[in-house]
Amino acid sequence: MHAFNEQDYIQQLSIDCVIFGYQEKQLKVLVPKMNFKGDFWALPAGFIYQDENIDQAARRILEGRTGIKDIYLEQFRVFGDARRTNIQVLERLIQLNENELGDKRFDRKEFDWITRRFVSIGYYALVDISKVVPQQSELDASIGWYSIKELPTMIMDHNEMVEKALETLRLNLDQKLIAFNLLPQTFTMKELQELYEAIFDRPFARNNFQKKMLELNVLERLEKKFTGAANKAPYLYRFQPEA
Amino acid sequence: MHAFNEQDYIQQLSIDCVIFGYQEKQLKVLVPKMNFKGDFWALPAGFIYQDENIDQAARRILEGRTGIKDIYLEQFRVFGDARRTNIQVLERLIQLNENELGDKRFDRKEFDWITRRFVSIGYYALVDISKVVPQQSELDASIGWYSIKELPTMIMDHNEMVEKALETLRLNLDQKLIAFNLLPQTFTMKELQELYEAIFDRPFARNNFQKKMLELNVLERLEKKFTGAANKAPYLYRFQPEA
DNA sequence: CCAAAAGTGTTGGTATTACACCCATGT
DNA sequence: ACATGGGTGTAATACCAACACTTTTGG
Repeated sequence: MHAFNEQDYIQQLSIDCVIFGYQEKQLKVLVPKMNFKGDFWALPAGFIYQDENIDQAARRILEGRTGIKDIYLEQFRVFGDARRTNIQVLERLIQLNENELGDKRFDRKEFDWITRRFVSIGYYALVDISKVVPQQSELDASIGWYSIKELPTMIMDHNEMVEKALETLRLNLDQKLIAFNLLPQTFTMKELQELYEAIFDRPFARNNFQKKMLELNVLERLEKKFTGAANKAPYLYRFQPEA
Repeated sequence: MHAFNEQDYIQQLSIDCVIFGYQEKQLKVLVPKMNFKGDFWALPAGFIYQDENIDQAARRILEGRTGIKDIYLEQFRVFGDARRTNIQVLERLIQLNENELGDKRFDRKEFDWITRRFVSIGYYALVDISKVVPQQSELDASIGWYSIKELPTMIMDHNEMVEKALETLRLNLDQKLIAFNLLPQTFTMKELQELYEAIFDRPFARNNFQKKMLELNVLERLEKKFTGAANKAPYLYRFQPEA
């Protein structure tokens, strides 16, 4: 982001990323808090270089925030209302940060860029949360995982973006067999079920869920996992398409 | 398109429309032929005004080509490869039209705009083909309906766009009950079935299809349609949600 | 031997498909 | 009366959700 030169990018077009992770039986989203006075959150975002595919741009942005390459990601919708910006929120941001913005020319320029009308392409990503070390950018005050049930109020239409991303995720989950991107390499059937329950926000019947998953013929059963608990040890599974 | 001023639009972002119609048992797409020497086809397209929602822009473009307001339309995907342009095709276009482009400054300017790198938002639309009077723009040599089975080879990735649009249409058809947008107000069950068969490119069982459609509870049965043929007269139906 | 949780099998209902039959229409 | 195509009913099948039972584990 140093030597920020807006000519390098496509104007007025941005990418916003909804990065899903799974931890403690909750579906979470990676959200940075903006480095402005006041409490402003915004989804990880970025712009597209002139010679860059939009998918590449999304990958670059995701890698920058998570530190991982090879992330599962998918475009889910374009957000292009002329007044996507919530004016009240933006005015509050400007008001609270007037002094700082006046002082630093660099920030001012970036601020002008950011407050223009933008059309944004929404991507969602699925990551193994244990592999991610969230990367705080210069524009962030902090960055962290928030449960989809307790998301902060974000700027513009970013909360709506998360909702649409989740809708698309639910529609695609069975179709494209992508849930496994949210889990570590090996997992128990119960963990997989709890992930599904977190995503769909409803319970599944244990036996039928197991049957359904096994009949997909994409799970490889490995050794048992002895937890020390006084019950039958569950098998570990690995995602193995067409094995 | 007169007094074309590129400052009014968002730069490097366009909208391409796949306009579906249905006629003679075939699913068709409205495709203009470009007003250049050589045979170049391109989907109806346009740009987005600075103060215009992208959906509004799509509506404006659609109205311009079809003459109808209130068209069913839906965004289906963004096409953003850096090299969407098929270089060979473009070079052939330039070569064949060198003289004309050199002569007219206006065209030249527009040509430069068009040959920049563009990210394009794909919309598909469903229209009652009998209500459409295709509007030829100044940039068109002609405009017409082409069966999806006999589409001309179009510039850039426009053929791929039609494929993706059709995929999305198939996925959404039952879910969103939108097929009726392709038919006149009243239609027989057979016509509806033939439409489905054209869209999915496969036959449906007559009785089961009828049952499925009637159980949706969105069809209102009207009077019979006497065709003069020596067989039982079919009923006419009208689409009537939650009646 | 018991509690807890995992794994598997069986049943009953529902939706989908295939098959069969009857009805209206004009010649 | 009959050929043609429209409308409806029924049987067979596949699919899915609920229930029951067995197995493994450590105390």
